Amino acid sequence: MVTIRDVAKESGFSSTTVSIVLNDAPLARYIPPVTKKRIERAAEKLGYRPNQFARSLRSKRSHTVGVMVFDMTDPYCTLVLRGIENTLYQASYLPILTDVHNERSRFERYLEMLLDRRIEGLVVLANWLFLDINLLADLEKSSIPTAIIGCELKGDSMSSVIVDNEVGGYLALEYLHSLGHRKIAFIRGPKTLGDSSPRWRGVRNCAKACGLELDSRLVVDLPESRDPLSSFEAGQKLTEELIKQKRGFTAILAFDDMTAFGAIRALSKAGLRVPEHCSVIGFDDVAASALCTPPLTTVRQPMEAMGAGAVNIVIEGIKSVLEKREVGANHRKVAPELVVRESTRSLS
Amino acid sequence: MVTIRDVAKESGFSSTTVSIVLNDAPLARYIPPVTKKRIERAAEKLGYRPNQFARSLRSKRSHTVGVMVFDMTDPYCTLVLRGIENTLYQASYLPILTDVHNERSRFERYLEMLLDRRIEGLVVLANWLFLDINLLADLEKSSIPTAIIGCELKGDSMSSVIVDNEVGGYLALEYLHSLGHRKIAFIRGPKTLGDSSPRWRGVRNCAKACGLELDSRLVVDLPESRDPLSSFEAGQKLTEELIKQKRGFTAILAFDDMTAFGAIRALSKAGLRVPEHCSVIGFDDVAASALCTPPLTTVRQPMEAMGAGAVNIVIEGIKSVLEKREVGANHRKVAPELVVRESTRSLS
DNA sequence: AAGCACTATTCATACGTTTTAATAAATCAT
DNA sequence: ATGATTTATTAAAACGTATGAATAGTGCTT
Repeated sequence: MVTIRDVAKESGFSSTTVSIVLNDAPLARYIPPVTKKRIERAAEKLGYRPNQFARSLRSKRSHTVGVMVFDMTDPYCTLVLRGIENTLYQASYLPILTDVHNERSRFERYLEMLLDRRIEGLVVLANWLFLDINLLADLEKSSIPTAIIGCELKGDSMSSVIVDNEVGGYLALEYLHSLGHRKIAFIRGPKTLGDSSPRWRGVRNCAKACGLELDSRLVVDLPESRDPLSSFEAGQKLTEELIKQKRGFTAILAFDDMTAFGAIRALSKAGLRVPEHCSVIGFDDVAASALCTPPLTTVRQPMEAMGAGAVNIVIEGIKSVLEKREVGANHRKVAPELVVRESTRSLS
Repeated sequence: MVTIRDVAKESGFSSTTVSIVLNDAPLARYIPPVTKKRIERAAEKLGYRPNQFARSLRSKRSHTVGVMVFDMTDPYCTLVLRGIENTLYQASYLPILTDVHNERSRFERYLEMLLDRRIEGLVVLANWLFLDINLLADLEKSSIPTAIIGCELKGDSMSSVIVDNEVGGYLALEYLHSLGHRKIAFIRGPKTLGDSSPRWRGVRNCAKACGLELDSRLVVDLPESRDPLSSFEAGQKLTEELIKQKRGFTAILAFDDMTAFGAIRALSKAGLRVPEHCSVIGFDDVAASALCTPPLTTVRQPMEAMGAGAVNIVIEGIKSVLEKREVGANHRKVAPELVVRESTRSLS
């Protein structure tokens, strides 16, 4: 390995000067161009690459950000991760990716590992989260700029980025209503999931605004489960039961796309076509929603933008720490967007 | 920050002894239990955590592995990444995740960054790869244990893990044939993609074995594109054209699941039901295949196992480097598995 | 009683960088 | 000419760890 001293020797200057030149440190303005040229030439010639370990040891910086996902296999992650990666890349940070598998022990171990690596910031993708909230308290202590995606937070220690679930719920029902649907079945999210209740609140608000009466016998809840794919099966089972009741609903508003896929499966097995016999609307707009047939009408979360937003918050936080300014947490709530495809149809 | 010297002071021993005890170094066997206890107690009390920068600087190890993906948004990645993450976790390595976006400049920049971080190993997920092969030459020079997933390789400098495409192609056609299909349309992969030709070879071998004649007018190719989602649209368009020709095929063998989804969409738009009017089989078994309705019959790549396999190879390589043994590359070809779902049906 | 092996511990150094403080020469104002 | 400032360069220290070589005591052999 070629060190800064080799470059010093080769160029005929001290390693101090080399460091100053190569880093374009403040003192570099006193160094004449000819010297700079020589040093740069020498570095080039030897193929010098600074040792990041030594550099980090000195500067106490890692140029690394931790990314913690609660379950990678949730298709919701893909685009968020893309947004995170891309924004970090622009800022020349590298991500360390950890997948907690929704397990407490894994969370703790990974958190320790990340802190040991002196990550400068942390982005948490808490989409399908069933761990005690006090686990987040562990994070607060770390005093590292942190942004959580998909989990509403108050307080001033950690930032958060979430979609406006209430608006999303409103949009979904509003659309079904505008198509003429009146007997609508609802599959709500698990009670313990943070998204569930605001999303439902949005639905209720819309119902009130439209003068639509909600039939509580057509409202069911997903059970709690650590596996994000479970909402497919649960959606299917709940829909089967709804069908058995023969209440004659003409549309289903599902908690998320996975649930909607399950609902569609159940409808299909019962011989009911989507959207001819029953409309279905989802939430999230995961990749599969555009790929399946019929493609799913859904309420899109701007996932890539949310990932990017979280990273931007964290990077701002890092800057603040460096400049020893104090900066409070940032809580962003981004607007969802209705994506009309072909799993919904107006009641003719 | 509490350093090893603080622990030394607190416990009354030298930092050398502390280091030896806390790392359980060879010399630790000469150190009496009571001393160990005291040191451990002191470390505990002060909440000592070794500084990884200093440690890495000394030991020249990063305990970090680079993971390079060519396009995260490809749903194929998800499970492979899970396999990679999980296996690294078992071995106490952390992954740095980079997404090349199928761009040469990004590849080069990321590779440089990873090398600067002194990653100990590298896993490349080259699933949908349209970069010059000589880009892989850049990798060879790095002399870091490297495993590539999804790209067949010879030679002794880098390891590779791929699915047995030939067997997979064989399985797919064999199954369609066993269902009684004789007029089958084929959507092959892009010519420049490594998977395409062996997969097709498997199909041809099977055809020969079954005495099935392939109608070249029912064989079409996906165009080259950097975007893995493009095969959906291409699959749709090619299928539309096949339908227009009115050759009356009863099944489609698609290059991959994305293509199959596109084909299903086209069939549906033409009023043809799957599997009643036409069977469709895919390849990969991405998550969406089990979620859409009807669920897709496909040839599964054991993606999680492939990710795990690649990591194991890399970790073996790291061990070899540490012990200064020379170890050659490892080329694994794993068996695919037919997954029968409901997008295929026997010709009655 | 000398020599040796083992136990217990420490000193000093090196890893490769960045930065503070210092040196020395050149330029400038008075 | 003198002191002050700017320009150009460097010696030395520090970041926190791990380790080879060194020290010293103990017990054992011959």
